Amino acid sequence: MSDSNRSLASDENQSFMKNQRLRAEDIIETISIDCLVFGLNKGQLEILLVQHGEGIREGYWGLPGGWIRNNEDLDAAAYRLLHDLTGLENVYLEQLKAFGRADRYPGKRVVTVAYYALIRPEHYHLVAGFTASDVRWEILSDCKGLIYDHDEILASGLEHLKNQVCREPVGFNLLPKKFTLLQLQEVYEVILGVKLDKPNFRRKMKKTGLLRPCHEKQENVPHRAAALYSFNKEVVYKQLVL
Amino acid sequence: MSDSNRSLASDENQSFMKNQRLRAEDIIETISIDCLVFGLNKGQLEILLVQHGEGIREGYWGLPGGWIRNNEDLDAAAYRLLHDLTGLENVYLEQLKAFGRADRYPGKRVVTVAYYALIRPEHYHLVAGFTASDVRWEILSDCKGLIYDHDEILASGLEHLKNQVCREPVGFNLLPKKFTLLQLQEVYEVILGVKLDKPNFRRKMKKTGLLRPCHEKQENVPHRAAALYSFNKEVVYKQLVL
DNA sequence: AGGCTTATTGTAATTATGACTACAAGATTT
DNA sequence: AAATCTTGTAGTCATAATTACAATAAGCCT
Repeated sequence: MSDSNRSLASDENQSFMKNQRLRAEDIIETISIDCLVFGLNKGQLEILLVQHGEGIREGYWGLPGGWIRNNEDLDAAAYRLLHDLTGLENVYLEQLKAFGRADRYPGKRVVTVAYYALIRPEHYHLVAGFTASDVRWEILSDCKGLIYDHDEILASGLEHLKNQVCREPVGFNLLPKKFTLLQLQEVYEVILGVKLDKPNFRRKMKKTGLLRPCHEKQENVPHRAAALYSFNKEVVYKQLVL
Repeated sequence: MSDSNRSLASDENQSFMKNQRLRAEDIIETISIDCLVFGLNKGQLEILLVQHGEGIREGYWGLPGGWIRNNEDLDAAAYRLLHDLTGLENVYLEQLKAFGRADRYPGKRVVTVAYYALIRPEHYHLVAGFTASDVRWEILSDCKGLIYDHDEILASGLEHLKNQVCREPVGFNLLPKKFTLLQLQEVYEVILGVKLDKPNFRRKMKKTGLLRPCHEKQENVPHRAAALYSFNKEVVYKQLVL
């Protein structure tokens, strides 16, 4: 972005780019990634936030994100950054969308590509690293005043999540390997923000074939123990009308 | 991308960026836009393509696209480029997703943000302009061998369209203001690639409230004239199961 | 034992769906 | 003018899905 004949795309520029490209660690600082990671804790949706340890937003909280590398696929950059900033590994990330208001980043033009994931917080150990000085889970309703346009990314991701939960079995990511039908129902309720009828929910879920009975029951609960199920990935998901 | 201390984000660099930012016409050449425009002609889906009049892909056909400007919102860039390349105006564009494989563009790192639209071809006059030497509609099934990763963008957009058509009333964009129920059914059939039952389709559509009767009939048709309807934008769209 | 909580099954009215049939309204052909 | 062709539109009906409940089961707790 720095030489003045940029828009000419001259031959020298072209060949310069090619050489530049060989340096794997090079960074463009024009395209960034931000990761919106949803977790479920005590029946509430939470978002994974990091505190910036350097740069123009030092000390402020926002979504984990950073610059893509020159020779790195967009998806790969998302995985790398999420891991380096928060310690999270083996998380399934999906692209949400690109955010590119001209004034979204102060002082220069940056387009960010947002990714999102649903995970179970207790399965992961958070480790702040790279440019992040701290990491924490924040209850969704308290996630306000994030840096840049991260509030907007969050709103967009939540919208997307609500749409997706009825079309793909993403809710299962927020649950333990073995779960009860009520736990599953609560996931749907908290994402969609509605109350569902228990008998009917159970019946619909069973029909999808997504549930594989564990032939086990809850233990140490002060009431009748519920049957445990696990998620059957094999089945093709049919649209779910709740 | 050209100075070697890029990744340091030095102060000089920062302030340089700020000055740079004031030049509205400046271009980054790192982020591009590509527009996937669907049209319907004689019951077939078509895609709007342009022939590159300059650059490394001169003479080849691909989706209309180009560089975003430094001070331009992503959405605005999409509208500008579509207009400048093809002459299309007043088209509703929606972001599809970002495509960012490291090797998707030869010689340098370019991430593209794809937008898509559904329009009625006969409503628009095509004018090749800017970097495009030609524009044309191409039947969907013949859209192969496009430049860069445009085949991939097309496949992704088609997938998205199929999902969207049952959740939002996008099919109406492909029809005239006043249309018959059979025309509407044909839109759904061609997008989804299935045959639908006429009486049942009509019944379901009427229940959505999306149809506003015009109290008019077709004219000059060699058979019983069908009632004409227009699209009622006011109604909240309820999921459509076809 | 009786009460509490949650799990699980059952039922009945209503509505939606899918595959058809039948009829209507024009235009065209005989 | 009648027959016929094409498409539009309405109706039927068996089946399945949805909803809103009621009822029962299985445990823990006091």
